[in-house]
Amino acid sequence: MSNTSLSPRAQRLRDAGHKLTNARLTVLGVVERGGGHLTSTEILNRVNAVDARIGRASVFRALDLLTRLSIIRPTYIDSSITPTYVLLPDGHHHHVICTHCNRVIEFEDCGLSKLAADLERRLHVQLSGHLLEFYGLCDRCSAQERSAFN
Amino acid sequence: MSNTSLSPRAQRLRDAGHKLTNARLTVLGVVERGGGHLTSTEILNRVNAVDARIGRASVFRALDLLTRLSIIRPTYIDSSITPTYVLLPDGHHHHVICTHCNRVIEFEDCGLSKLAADLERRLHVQLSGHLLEFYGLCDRCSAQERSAFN
DNA sequence: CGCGTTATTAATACACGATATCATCAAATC
DNA sequence: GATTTGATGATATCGTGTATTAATAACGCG
Repeated sequence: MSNTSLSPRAQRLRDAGHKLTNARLTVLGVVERGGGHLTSTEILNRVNAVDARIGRASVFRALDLLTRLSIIRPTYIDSSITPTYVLLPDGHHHHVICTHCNRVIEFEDCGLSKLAADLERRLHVQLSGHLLEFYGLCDRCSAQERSAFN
Repeated sequence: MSNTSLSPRAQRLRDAGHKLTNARLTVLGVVERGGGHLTSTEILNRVNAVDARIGRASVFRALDLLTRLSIIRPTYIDSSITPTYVLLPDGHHHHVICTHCNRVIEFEDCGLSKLAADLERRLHVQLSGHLLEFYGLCDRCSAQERSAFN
Protein backbone atom coordinates (compact mmCIF):
# COMPACT_ATOMS: atom_id res chain seq x y z
CA MET A 1 0.00 0.00 0.00
CA SER A 2 1.31 3.45 -0.80
CA ASN A 3 1.70 6.14 1.82
CA THR A 4 0.00 8.83 -0.20
CA SER A 5 -3.13 9.14 1.94
CA LEU A 6 -1.68 8.93 5.44
CA SER A 7 -2.92 11.56 7.85
CA PRO A 8 -0.18 13.60 9.51
CA ARG A 9 -0.85 11.94 12.82
CA ALA A 10 -0.74 8.47 11.32
CA GLN A 11 2.54 9.47 9.80
CA ARG A 12 3.80 10.36 13.29
CA LEU A 13 2.83 6.92 14.52
CA ARG A 14 4.81 5.28 11.78
CA ASP A 15 7.77 7.60 12.17
CA ALA A 16 7.96 6.63 15.82
CA GLY A 17 8.36 3.02 14.72
CA HIS A 18 4.85 1.69 15.28
CA LYS A 19 2.76 -0.34 12.89
CA LEU A 20 -0.22 1.30 11.31
CA THR A 21 -2.84 -1.23 12.27
CA ASN A 22 -6.54 -1.14 11.70
CA ALA A 23 -7.24 -0.76 15.42
CA ARG A 24 -4.92 2.22 15.86
CA LEU A 25 -6.09 4.05 12.78
CA THR A 26 -9.71 3.53 13.76
CA VAL A 27 -9.15 4.89 17.28
CA LEU A 28 -7.25 7.83 15.90
CA GLY A 29 -10.02 8.55 13.41
CA VAL A 30 -12.69 8.43 16.10
CA VAL A 31 -10.77 10.83 18.33
CA GLU A 32 -10.03 13.19 15.45
CA ARG A 33 -13.67 13.34 14.41
CA GLY A 34 -14.89 13.44 18.00
CA GLY A 35 -14.26 17.11 18.61
CA GLY A 36 -12.46 16.61 21.91
CA HIS A 37 -13.34 15.44 25.41
CA LEU A 38 -14.54 11.95 24.66
CA THR A 39 -14.52 9.42 27.48
CA SER A 40 -12.99 6.00 27.00
CA THR A 41 -16.47 4.50 26.94
CA GLU A 42 -17.59 6.83 24.18
CA ILE A 43 -14.48 6.01 22.23
CA LEU A 44 -15.05 2.28 22.71
CA ASN A 45 -18.61 2.58 21.46
CA ARG A 46 -17.70 4.61 18.43
CA VAL A 47 -14.81 2.36 17.52
CA ASN A 48 -17.12 -0.61 17.79
CA ALA A 49 -19.68 1.07 15.58
CA VAL A 50 -17.00 1.52 12.91
CA ASP A 51 -15.55 -1.96 13.21
CA ALA A 52 -17.02 -4.43 15.65
CA ARG A 53 -14.05 -6.78 15.36
CA ILE A 54 -11.77 -4.42 17.28
CA GLY A 55 -11.31 -5.51 20.90
CA ARG A 56 -11.43 -3.50 24.09
CA ALA A 57 -7.80 -4.03 24.93
CA SER A 58 -6.62 -2.71 21.58
CA VAL A 59 -8.56 0.47 22.07
CA PHE A 60 -6.98 1.08 25.46
CA ARG A 61 -3.56 0.20 24.09
CA ALA A 62 -4.04 2.63 21.23
CA LEU A 63 -5.07 5.39 23.63
CA ASP A 64 -1.95 4.73 25.70
CA LEU A 65 0.23 4.88 22.63
CA LEU A 66 -1.33 8.07 21.30
CA THR A 67 -0.85 9.59 24.73
CA ARG A 68 2.82 8.70 24.83
CA LEU A 69 3.25 10.36 21.45
CA SER A 70 1.55 13.53 22.73
CA ILE A 71 -1.14 13.19 20.09
CA ILE A 72 -3.90 13.02 22.69
CA ARG A 73 -4.02 13.56 26.42
CA PRO A 74 -6.29 12.19 29.16
CA THR A 75 -7.74 14.85 31.44
CA TYR A 76 -10.10 14.96 34.36
CA ILE A 77 -13.18 17.08 34.17
CA ASP A 78 -14.74 16.10 37.42
CA SER A 79 -12.50 14.47 39.98
CA SER A 80 -12.17 10.71 39.99
CA ILE A 81 -14.45 9.85 37.14
CA THR A 82 -13.30 8.32 33.92
CA PRO A 83 -11.00 10.65 31.98
CA THR A 84 -11.81 12.37 28.76
CA TYR A 85 -9.28 12.37 25.96
CA VAL A 86 -8.45 15.57 24.14
CA LEU A 87 -6.53 15.99 20.92
CA LEU A 88 -3.43 18.16 21.18
CA PRO A 89 -3.96 19.62 17.70
CA ASP A 90 -0.65 21.37 17.28
CA GLY A 91 0.84 19.71 20.30
CA HIS A 92 -1.11 21.82 22.72
CA HIS A 93 -4.54 22.31 24.18
CA HIS A 94 -6.09 24.79 26.60
CA HIS A 95 -9.35 24.99 28.44
CA VAL A 96 -11.19 26.33 31.44
CA ILE A 97 -13.09 23.82 33.59
CA CYS A 98 -15.94 25.09 35.70
CA THR A 99 -15.57 23.60 39.16
CA HIS A 100 -19.27 24.05 39.77
CA CYS A 101 -21.05 22.73 36.65
CA ASN A 102 -18.10 20.96 34.97
CA ARG A 103 -18.55 22.86 31.75
CA VAL A 104 -15.45 23.04 29.59
CA ILE A 105 -14.57 26.22 27.73
CA GLU A 106 -11.76 25.92 25.24
CA PHE A 107 -9.59 28.78 24.13
CA GLU A 108 -6.73 29.34 21.74
CA ASP A 109 -3.54 31.13 22.28
CA CYS A 110 -1.54 30.48 25.36
CA GLY A 111 1.68 32.31 24.51
CA LEU A 112 3.73 29.50 25.93
CA SER A 113 6.17 28.86 23.11
CA LYS A 114 8.75 31.10 24.73
CA LEU A 115 8.41 29.32 28.06
CA ALA A 116 8.69 25.96 26.28
CA ALA A 117 11.91 27.01 24.60
CA ASP A 118 13.25 28.24 27.95
CA LEU A 119 12.47 24.95 29.64
CA GLU A 120 14.07 22.91 26.88
CA ARG A 121 17.29 24.80 27.37
CA ARG A 122 17.25 24.92 31.16
CA LEU A 123 16.09 21.35 31.83
CA HIS A 124 17.63 19.68 28.78
CA VAL A 125 14.32 18.17 27.75
CA GLN A 126 12.69 17.70 24.34
CA LEU A 127 9.10 18.89 24.58
CA SER A 128 6.42 17.67 22.22
CA GLY A 129 3.27 19.17 23.66
CA HIS A 130 1.48 20.74 26.57
CA LEU A 131 -1.86 21.07 28.28
CA LEU A 132 -3.02 24.13 30.15
CA GLU A 133 -6.08 23.96 32.37
CA PHE A 134 -7.67 26.77 34.32
CA TYR A 135 -10.16 26.08 37.12
CA GLY A 136 -12.86 28.34 38.37
CA LEU A 137 -16.44 29.38 37.93
CA CYS A 138 -17.86 29.87 34.44
CA ASP A 139 -19.93 32.93 33.57
CA ARG A 140 -23.26 31.31 34.44
CA CYS A 141 -22.11 29.83 37.73
CA SER A 142 -20.33 32.94 38.92
CA ALA A 143 -23.43 35.03 38.19
CA GLN A 144 -25.54 32.58 40.13
CA GLU A 145 -23.11 32.67 43.03
CA ARG A 146 -23.24 36.43 43.22
CA SER A 147 -27.01 36.50 43.38
CA ALA A 148 -27.44 33.66 45.87
CA PHE A 149 -24.43 33.89 48.20
CA ASN A 150 -23.88 30.27 48.14
CA MET B 1 -12.37 24.59 69.69
CA SER B 2 -10.74 27.86 68.74
CA ASN B 3 -9.72 28.69 65.20
CA THR B 4 -6.24 29.84 66.11
CA SER B 5 -4.38 26.89 64.62
CA LEU B 6 -6.29 26.40 61.35
CA SER B 7 -4.10 25.98 58.30
CA PRO B 8 -4.85 28.40 55.47
CA ARG B 9 -6.27 25.61 53.36
CA ALA B 10 -8.49 24.39 56.17
CA GLN B 11 -9.67 27.95 56.49
CA ARG B 12 -10.62 27.90 52.81
CA LEU B 13 -12.67 24.77 53.37
CA ARG B 14 -14.58 26.43 56.16
CA ASP B 15 -15.00 29.70 54.31
CA ALA B 16 -16.62 27.79 51.47
CA GLY B 17 -19.21 26.53 53.95
CA HIS B 18 -17.92 23.03 54.64
CA LYS B 19 -17.39 21.38 57.98
CA LEU B 20 -13.87 20.74 59.14
CA THR B 21 -14.19 17.05 59.83
CA ASN B 22 -11.52 14.70 60.97
CA ALA B 23 -11.56 12.87 57.63
CA ARG B 24 -11.14 16.03 55.58
CA LEU B 25 -8.38 17.47 57.73
CA THR B 26 -6.52 14.17 57.73
CA VAL B 27 -6.68 13.87 53.93
CA LEU B 28 -5.56 17.46 53.55
CA GLY B 29 -2.67 16.88 55.94
CA VAL B 30 -1.55 13.78 54.09
CA VAL B 31 -1.59 15.56 50.75
CA GLU B 32 0.19 18.61 52.16
CA ARG B 33 2.95 16.51 53.67
CA GLY B 34 3.09 14.18 50.67
CA GLY B 35 5.18 16.38 48.43
CA GLY B 36 2.91 16.03 45.42
CA HIS B 37 1.92 13.29 43.01
CA LEU B 38 0.38 10.81 45.38
CA THR B 39 -2.02 8.24 43.97
CA SER B 40 -5.39 7.66 45.58
CA THR B 41 -4.12 4.35 46.90
CA GLU B 42 -1.11 5.97 48.54
CA ILE B 43 -3.38 8.59 50.05
CA LEU B 44 -5.75 5.91 51.32
CA ASN B 45 -2.89 4.02 52.96
CA ARG B 46 -1.42 7.08 54.60
CA VAL B 47 -4.76 8.29 55.84
CA ASN B 48 -5.36 4.89 57.32
CA ALA B 49 -1.96 4.91 58.99
CA VAL B 50 -2.88 8.18 60.67
CA ASP B 51 -6.40 7.19 61.64
CA ALA B 52 -7.66 3.73 60.85
CA ARG B 53 -11.25 4.67 61.55
CA ILE B 54 -11.53 6.82 58.41
CA GLY B 55 -13.37 5.03 55.62
CA ARG B 56 -12.55 4.72 51.90
CA ALA B 57 -15.52 6.70 50.75
CA SER B 58 -14.70 9.66 52.96
CA VAL B 59 -11.24 9.85 51.50
CA PHE B 60 -12.59 9.95 47.95
CA ARG B 61 -15.20 12.49 48.92
CA ALA B 62 -12.54 14.66 50.50
CA LEU B 63 -10.41 14.44 47.37
CA ASP B 64 -13.40 15.47 45.26
CA LEU B 65 -14.11 18.40 47.52
CA LEU B 66 -10.52 19.59 47.60
CA THR B 67 -10.47 19.35 43.83
CA ARG B 68 -13.60 21.47 43.47
CA LEU B 69 -11.98 24.11 45.65
CA SER B 70 -8.85 24.09 43.45
CA ILE B 71 -6.74 23.07 46.42
CA ILE B 72 -5.58 19.90 44.70
CA ARG B 73 -5.89 18.53 41.19
CA PRO B 74 -5.91 14.98 39.80
CA THR B 75 -3.51 14.42 36.92
CA TYR B 76 -2.44 11.53 34.76
CA ILE B 77 1.19 10.59 34.60
CA ASP B 78 0.88 7.54 32.45
CA SER B 79 -2.30 7.12 30.48
CA SER B 80 -5.23 5.34 32.08
CA ILE B 81 -3.71 4.42 35.38
CA THR B 82 -4.95 5.79 38.63
CA PRO B 83 -4.44 9.53 38.86
CA THR B 84 -1.99 11.30 41.10
CA TYR B 85 -3.12 14.30 43.09
CA VAL B 86 -1.00 17.42 43.20
CA LEU B 87 -1.33 20.40 45.48
CA LEU B 88 -1.92 23.71 43.73
CA PRO B 89 0.20 25.61 46.28
CA ASP B 90 -0.71 29.13 45.26
CA GLY B 91 -3.50 28.00 43.02
CA HIS B 92 -1.18 26.72 40.36
CA HIS B 93 1.18 23.92 39.54
CA HIS B 94 3.53 23.16 36.65
CA HIS B 95 5.49 20.14 35.58
CA VAL B 96 7.08 18.29 32.72
CA ILE B 97 6.13 14.64 32.28
CA CYS B 98 8.55 12.38 30.44
CA THR B 99 6.53 10.33 27.98
CA HIS B 100 9.21 7.67 27.98
CA CYS B 101 10.09 7.01 31.64
CA ASN B 102 7.17 8.87 33.29
CA ARG B 103 9.48 10.98 35.40
CA VAL B 104 7.95 14.22 36.61
CA ILE B 105 10.00 17.40 36.70
CA GLU B 106 8.41 20.32 38.46
CA PHE B 107 9.22 23.92 37.79
CA GLU B 108 8.16 27.31 39.08
CA ASP B 109 7.19 30.33 37.18
CA CYS B 110 4.74 30.09 34.38
CA GLY B 111 4.07 33.75 33.75
CA LEU B 112 0.39 33.06 33.29
CA SER B 113 -1.15 35.67 35.55
CA LYS B 114 -1.60 38.06 32.64
CA LEU B 115 -3.31 35.37 30.54
CA ALA B 116 -5.53 34.50 33.52
CA ALA B 117 -6.62 38.11 33.89
CA ASP B 118 -7.30 38.29 30.15
CA LEU B 119 -9.46 35.19 30.23
CA GLU B 120 -11.45 36.40 33.22
CA ARG B 121 -12.33 39.53 31.33
CA ARG B 122 -12.98 37.94 27.95
CA LEU B 123 -14.89 34.85 29.12
CA HIS B 124 -16.52 36.33 32.22
CA VAL B 125 -15.17 33.58 34.43
CA GLN B 126 -13.73 33.61 37.97
CA LEU B 127 -10.52 31.62 37.96
CA SER B 128 -9.13 30.05 41.10
CA GLY B 129 -6.22 28.00 39.81
CA HIS B 130 -4.48 26.35 36.94
CA LEU B 131 -2.32 23.42 35.95
CA LEU B 132 0.27 23.48 33.20
CA GLU B 133 1.76 20.24 31.93
CA PHE B 134 4.45 19.81 29.31
CA TYR B 135 5.06 16.45 27.64
CA GLY B 136 8.24 15.22 26.09
CA LEU B 137 11.50 13.43 26.75
CA CYS B 138 13.49 14.19 29.89
CA ASP B 139 17.23 14.79 29.75
CA ARG B 140 18.14 11.14 30.32
CA CYS B 141 15.66 9.73 27.83
CA SER B 142 16.46 12.22 25.11
CA ALA B 143 20.20 11.48 25.46
CA GLN B 144 19.47 7.77 25.24
CA GLU B 145 17.36 8.33 22.19
CA ARG B 146 20.09 10.24 20.43
CA SER B 147 22.66 7.52 21.03
CA ALA B 148 20.45 4.57 20.16
CA PHE B 149 18.13 5.85 17.43
CA ASN B 150 15.17 4.26 18.92
C1' DC C 1 -20.75 24.30 77.97
C1' DG C 2 -24.17 21.10 76.55
C1' DC C 3 -28.04 20.72 73.29
C1' DG C 4 -30.24 20.25 68.69
C1' DT C 5 -29.76 20.40 63.78
C1' DT C 6 -27.81 18.86 59.82
C1' DA C 7 -24.05 17.77 57.11
C1' DT C 8 -20.89 14.12 57.04
C1' DT C 9 -19.29 9.71 58.10
C1' DA C 10 -18.12 4.49 58.18
C1' DA C 11 -19.10 -0.02 56.50
C1' DT C 12 -20.27 -2.96 53.08
C1' DA C 13 -21.57 -4.62 48.86
C1' DC C 14 -21.31 -3.51 44.18
C1' DA C 15 -20.38 -1.58 39.44
C1' DC C 16 -17.59 -1.02 35.89
C1' DG C 17 -13.35 0.73 33.74
C1' DA C 18 -9.01 -1.07 32.77
C1' DT C 19 -5.59 -5.03 32.54
C1' DA C 20 -3.08 -9.56 32.13
C1' DT C 21 -2.72 -13.46 29.47
C1' DC C 22 -1.81 -15.96 25.40
C1' DA C 23 -2.83 -18.15 21.18
C1' DT C 24 -3.61 -16.11 16.67
C1' DC C 25 -2.85 -12.77 13.12
C1' DA C 26 -1.11 -9.39 9.97
C1' DA C 27 2.22 -5.37 8.89
C1' DA C 28 6.58 -4.44 7.31
C1' DT C 29 10.99 -6.10 5.39
C1' DC C 30 13.59 -8.51 2.25
C1' DG D 1 5.76 -14.58 -1.39
C1' DA D 2 8.06 -16.09 3.09
C1' DT D 3 9.68 -14.65 7.54
C1' DT D 4 9.90 -12.05 11.61
C1' DT D 5 8.02 -9.78 15.15
C1' DG D 6 4.96 -6.59 16.93
C1' DA D 7 0.05 -6.20 17.55
C1' DT D 8 -4.46 -8.14 18.10
C1' DG D 9 -8.84 -10.05 20.21
C1' DA D 10 -11.34 -12.85 23.70
C1' DT D 11 -11.96 -13.53 28.20
C1' DA D 12 -11.31 -13.85 32.97
C1' DT D 13 -9.93 -10.99 36.55
C1' DC D 14 -8.53 -6.99 39.17
C1' DG D 15 -9.06 -2.89 41.71
C1' DT D 16 -10.53 1.79 41.92
C1' DG D 17 -14.28 4.37 42.90
C1' DT D 18 -19.52 4.54 44.21
C1' DA D 19 -24.24 3.86 46.18
C1' DT D 20 -26.63 3.15 50.31
C1' DT D 21 -28.09 3.97 54.95
C1' DA D 22 -27.99 4.03 59.81
C1' DA D 23 -24.99 6.25 63.00
C1' DT D 24 -22.02 10.19 64.21
C1' DA D 25 -19.78 14.42 65.06
C1' DA D 26 -19.15 19.45 63.69
C1' DC D 27 -21.05 23.79 64.36
C1' DG D 28 -24.26 27.43 66.02
C1' DC D 29 -26.97 28.91 69.58
C1' DG D 30 -28.72 29.69 73.88
